[in-house]
Amino acid sequence: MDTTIDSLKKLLQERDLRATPIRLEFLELLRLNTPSAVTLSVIQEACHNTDRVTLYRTIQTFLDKGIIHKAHQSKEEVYYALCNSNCSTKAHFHDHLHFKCSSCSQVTCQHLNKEIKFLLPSFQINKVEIHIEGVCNRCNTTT
Amino acid sequence: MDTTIDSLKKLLQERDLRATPIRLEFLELLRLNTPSAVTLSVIQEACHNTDRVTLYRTIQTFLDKGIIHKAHQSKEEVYYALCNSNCSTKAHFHDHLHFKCSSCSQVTCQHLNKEIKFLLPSFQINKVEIHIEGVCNRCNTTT
DNA sequence: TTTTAAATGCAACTTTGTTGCATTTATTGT
DNA sequence: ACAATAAATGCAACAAAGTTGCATTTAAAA
Repeated sequence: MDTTIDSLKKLLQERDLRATPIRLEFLELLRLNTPSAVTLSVIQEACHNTDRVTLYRTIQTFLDKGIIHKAHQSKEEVYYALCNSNCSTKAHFHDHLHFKCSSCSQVTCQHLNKEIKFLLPSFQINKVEIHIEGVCNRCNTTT
Repeated sequence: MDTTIDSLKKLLQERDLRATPIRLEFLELLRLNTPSAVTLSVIQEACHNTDRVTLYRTIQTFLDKGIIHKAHQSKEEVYYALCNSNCSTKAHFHDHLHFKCSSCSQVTCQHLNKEIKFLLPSFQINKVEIHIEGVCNRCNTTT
């Protein structure tokens, strides 16, 4: 039987990273919040037993290895979320969209299912990141 | 005759801001770089006679008054650019797009002339900011 | 179980941004 | 053109955020 922890361990080991308790706790936090992204301060609070420096290094390692990605929603805090399986040690592939709900204030990663490249005909587009604020579908229908 | 400096002075005075040399130098720098956005470090280098604190306060004032806007291209540096005339002391109106060229590494503000709201049918969209990386039209045609 | 390279924790440091207050200066009214 | 004054600036001290070096601990491989 393949538990959640096992799959996270596998995720790490596939990238030559050791499956330490801190890393597993970190990834489990992000996984539980999917598809929402998590702020650094929430991560720090959840991992308050862990040294600040270790968290910074863990984040940097995970960014480098294509396990998580960063979202700067508007001007304020930095958010982190798990990457999809397209990302690897080599490179990140994110043509996606971060939506911040004005009502529940969650930042969620939305799949970008329509082409956006027509927007700039004479440009060669390699990477797209979109930040949107508004009211998310859940808040929109329940209020 | 209405010089550039005069129009910048007018821009400031319309918003109850004094037309000081520092502010005029700052705005002239951004104006010269239009439609590219300018990094904080470039601003600091260009205004190296000016106190750090004054620059931070100048930026904050201009953001508040709708004179400039901030762009976080990807993960790294903060960029600033002049707002269009839609923005005011009351609010910013930017449904636009920041494009970072992989070749010349300039970040330019591009007008968002097509609707993007169809991308998320069940969401209410209030604010859109898009970050794109690729090769800009100038580099694309000259190489 | 032993070995070892990776991961972590701690202390010190750097970088970046902020606050309070004294000084200077752009603007207004005379 | 000059004086008055509120805004803008500069300086010093501080606070927050992130980094580096190194000693200790630990996951994974032999």
